[in-house]
Amino acid sequence: MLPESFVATNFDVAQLRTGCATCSLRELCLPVGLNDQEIEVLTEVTGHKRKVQRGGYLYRAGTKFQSLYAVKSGFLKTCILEEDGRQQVTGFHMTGELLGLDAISTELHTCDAIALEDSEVCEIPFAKLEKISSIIPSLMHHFHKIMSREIVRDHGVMLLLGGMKAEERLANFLLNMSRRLAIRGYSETNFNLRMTREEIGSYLGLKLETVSRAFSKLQEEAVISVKNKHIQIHDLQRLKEKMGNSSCTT
Amino acid sequence: MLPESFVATNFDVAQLRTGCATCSLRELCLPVGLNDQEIEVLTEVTGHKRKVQRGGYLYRAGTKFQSLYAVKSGFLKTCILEEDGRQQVTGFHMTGELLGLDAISTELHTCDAIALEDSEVCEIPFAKLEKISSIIPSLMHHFHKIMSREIVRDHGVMLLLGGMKAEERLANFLLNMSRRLAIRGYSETNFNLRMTREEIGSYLGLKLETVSRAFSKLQEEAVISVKNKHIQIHDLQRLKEKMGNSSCTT
DNA sequence: TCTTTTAGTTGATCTGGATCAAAACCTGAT
DNA sequence: ATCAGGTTTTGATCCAGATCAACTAAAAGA
Repeated sequence: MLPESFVATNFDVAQLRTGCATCSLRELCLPVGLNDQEIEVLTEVTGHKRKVQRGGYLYRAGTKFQSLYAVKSGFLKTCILEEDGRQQVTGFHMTGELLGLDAISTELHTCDAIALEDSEVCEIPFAKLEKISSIIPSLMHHFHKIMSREIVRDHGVMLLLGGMKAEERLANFLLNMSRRLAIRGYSETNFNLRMTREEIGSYLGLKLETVSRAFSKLQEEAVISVKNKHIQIHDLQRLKEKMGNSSCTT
Repeated sequence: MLPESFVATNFDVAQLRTGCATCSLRELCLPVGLNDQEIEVLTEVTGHKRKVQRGGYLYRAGTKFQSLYAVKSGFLKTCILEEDGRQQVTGFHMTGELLGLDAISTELHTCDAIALEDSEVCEIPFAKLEKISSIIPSLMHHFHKIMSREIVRDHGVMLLLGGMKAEERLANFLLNMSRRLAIRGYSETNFNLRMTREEIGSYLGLKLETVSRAFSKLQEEAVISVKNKHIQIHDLQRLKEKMGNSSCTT
């Protein structure tokens, strides 16, 4: 256990060291502000790195929850599979995002996490995270923000699924990808999708044919170019207008 | 601040006192296990009770986030209103449920919370909750579970909105109400809805006419009786079969 | 390399739910 | 009680997206 002096001070995030043990911390996307000593403590929380190859499971629905996972590199989807075999994608996850939050409630994973390309994650044993959270209030607070952000994100999807039409949904989806890639330093107008039309459809509540048609329509209108999985956005503004409303987040 | 001895002990929840200051704690649905001293501490967290009359706002989208609210009695909805005026209901909330979790991320409320009948809530200043959480690990852990449960619930709705058809959605909705009422000691087959067809529709991603027709259909099939807002479920089993799949939670 | 498999596009048709419209019903206010 | 508002039901029509089907293109294996 730690002296009280550890609790709550604010330093610059740039002080985060770059070694591997702390890599997951940045992925935990901690613009929290911690000093070196605190980082020392946090380092404890970091479990092993784990590689998951394309098509592999990071975890499966129904298995015991032990850890959250911060995506270090790669791209994953989470999906729930229903009795009848059909599966619904609940999210796509890229570098820096945290997986497994849904499992805290029951201590069982409620969905499958599957890598859509070779990926690397940092395991964050949840019990450790909680222990350290109670020592470093800013970490705890930040963790609460992350969970809350997930709720807000889900509400955005609910809005999309509840009210929008196919083209709006796709515009939303593309702009969401674009923004998240931009944040990570990639082009916001030029990127490769990692998922199939079917997976996009599953996420957006559409059939793959409808997704395909919506792509084609946007291309005819010269808003985007689609070449298989490669997307080029020609007119971000117009794409945004197509999105209509809706607060698409994360 | 508190002596370390406070941290993590397990007592029986029956020890929770029944005074008003602690009322919100049970609403926070804390099957956590706390001793009297700990309850003393927790009492601190409880803010004022607040009454919201039918049609009134508990909070509005865009306003500053300060507190969570535990529903003490009554019934509320949360909804996001889009630019174009149309609003989407993101949830219905009854006794014991916690509102405002979405606001932690941005420190602004992302939706409106409106009472559908005269209601009473306990205000839980979030900063205080966090402070005490770091002293009482079991409280922190339970709070994490509550947030996680909200995420799971939202995934359930996404599943519903993404793939199910009108009748399945309504069956889901009714069974969800039924279960939540049963938990609170009310009849699971005989209850009054507090919301309009339009609000149900908004929540389920359907138009009010479709909701009405789905009600009528279930009634024709003698699965339920509908008399205005009063619902009687005649055949729970058959209703469950109609629901198909989907993990309807909370 | 060629072959098989999987993913994506595009067309034709069908249908569940949206939309439009009207009537019946409740609720609350005067 | 009566009236005005909102809510619900039900019918008729329409259309966005599902479904079915055929074909093309790109990976993955041999």
